[in-house]
Amino acid sequence: MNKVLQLQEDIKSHLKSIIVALGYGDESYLPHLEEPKDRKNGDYSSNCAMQLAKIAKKSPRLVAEEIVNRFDKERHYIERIDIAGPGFINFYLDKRYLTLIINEVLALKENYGRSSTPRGSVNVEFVSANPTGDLHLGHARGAAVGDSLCRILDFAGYDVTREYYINDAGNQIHTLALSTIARYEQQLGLEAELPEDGYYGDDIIDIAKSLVDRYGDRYKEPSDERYQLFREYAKNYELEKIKQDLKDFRVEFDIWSSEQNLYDDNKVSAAIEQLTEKGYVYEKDGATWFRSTAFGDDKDRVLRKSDGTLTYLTPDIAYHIDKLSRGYDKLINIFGADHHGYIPRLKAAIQCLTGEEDKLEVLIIQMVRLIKNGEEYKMSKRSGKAITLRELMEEIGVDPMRYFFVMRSSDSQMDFDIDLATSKSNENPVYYAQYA
RNA sequence: GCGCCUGUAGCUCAAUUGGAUAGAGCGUCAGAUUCCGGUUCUGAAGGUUACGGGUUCGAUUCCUGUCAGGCGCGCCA
Repeated sequence: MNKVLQLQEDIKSHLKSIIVALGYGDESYLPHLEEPKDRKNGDYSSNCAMQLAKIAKKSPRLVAEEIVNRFDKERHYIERIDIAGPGFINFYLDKRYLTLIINEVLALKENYGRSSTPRGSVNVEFVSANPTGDLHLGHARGAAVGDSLCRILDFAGYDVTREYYINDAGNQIHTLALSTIARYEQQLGLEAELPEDGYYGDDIIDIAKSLVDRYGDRYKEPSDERYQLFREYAKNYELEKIKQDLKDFRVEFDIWSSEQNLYDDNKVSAAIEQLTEKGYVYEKDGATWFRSTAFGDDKDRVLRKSDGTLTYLTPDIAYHIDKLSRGYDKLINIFGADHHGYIPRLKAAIQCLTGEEDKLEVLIIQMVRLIKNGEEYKMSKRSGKAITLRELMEEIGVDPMRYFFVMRSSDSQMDFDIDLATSKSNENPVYYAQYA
């Protein structure tokens, strides 16, 4: 513990012993000490006299006086104590105390304030965008907030693991594969149409071109081999871009977890078995259900659809079991607000399996709208229209972007005005921050 | 209809997690500076903290009702 915190603790425990001696509180009483925003109200201030006035049956100022009279100033580097306003007790520190603090800061340098007491391990999962295209604005906010949270947790003494969950087994990757195949055929001059819900971005054309460079027209005919090869190729191509983008955004993950690996290691079916053993799985209408309502969810959730395939939830439960099995004290997930409805079923599964309610904490980050030319710029998968994290980084810079995302509470939605952010005017907070 | 988030100066946001006179930037207005109605500097105005009720020594902060906005409410992911 550093000297400042030590002193605060000393003052608090001294206050407490005085209060106990006066008979206004017992050992469980915790006096509150704060730093007034206006320095003329002291370096530290306590409201305990006002809290205790009722018990003491005396006016707050009288109680304050009794406390102050018994306070040992010398031992706590206090120059002067005032009683102010309705009964605040204001402490003014001795100037000599400053030199002690300055020496400590100089000795510890950038580690001043870092907690040395271990607080356990925490796994923070964030971004986790599907490897089907470039990262955009929403991901950027998640990345900035997630990484900042990790840095703070680390500084506070937690053993932090940053993790990214790669959805490389689901429908979206399938669509990516089909889109890639269509673009490949088009590159060969064949008639081909992208799937209705396909990916229309230019990046898929790039992938197709590099496939042509590599294989020529060897895969112009449909085949299972072609599907598997293209799927894997496209996924890796997108994933590598994401990794590079995040790295350039100065977000480095410790673990990249693959959904596909969970299937390959039979962990997904094991998850269903575990829930079944607990007695919370049943069959209905040809599907397999998880009784999540038993743990606070508003409806039960399907694990295996009547067509035999699994929902998104099922491998995700397996993924969380996997994370838990690695021994973290706490799991933190960072989700976009559009997925907040998903939280109760996930927490239900974890509570069902571990019996613990707060093992998983989910931080919701509200939406960010992109404003261009004074109006909302809607991203669209269909047209491939999107402004990417990479473009923004190149135009605005990493530091201003991260600052912009972190300065606003993640509970409130925000607009990102790209014209404003790139303008060199007084109205641009980013421009201001850079020259501050 | 139900659930989560939000509502503070004209605009974008703070407010030490329940404290003392609710603060900044931009904008506006007034002065100063000046080859400019630009730039820079100084100052001022601007608030029933969406609205009503409650909790207490004290509420922007906690509880509750109403209103407004965003997001979600699939055998999608």
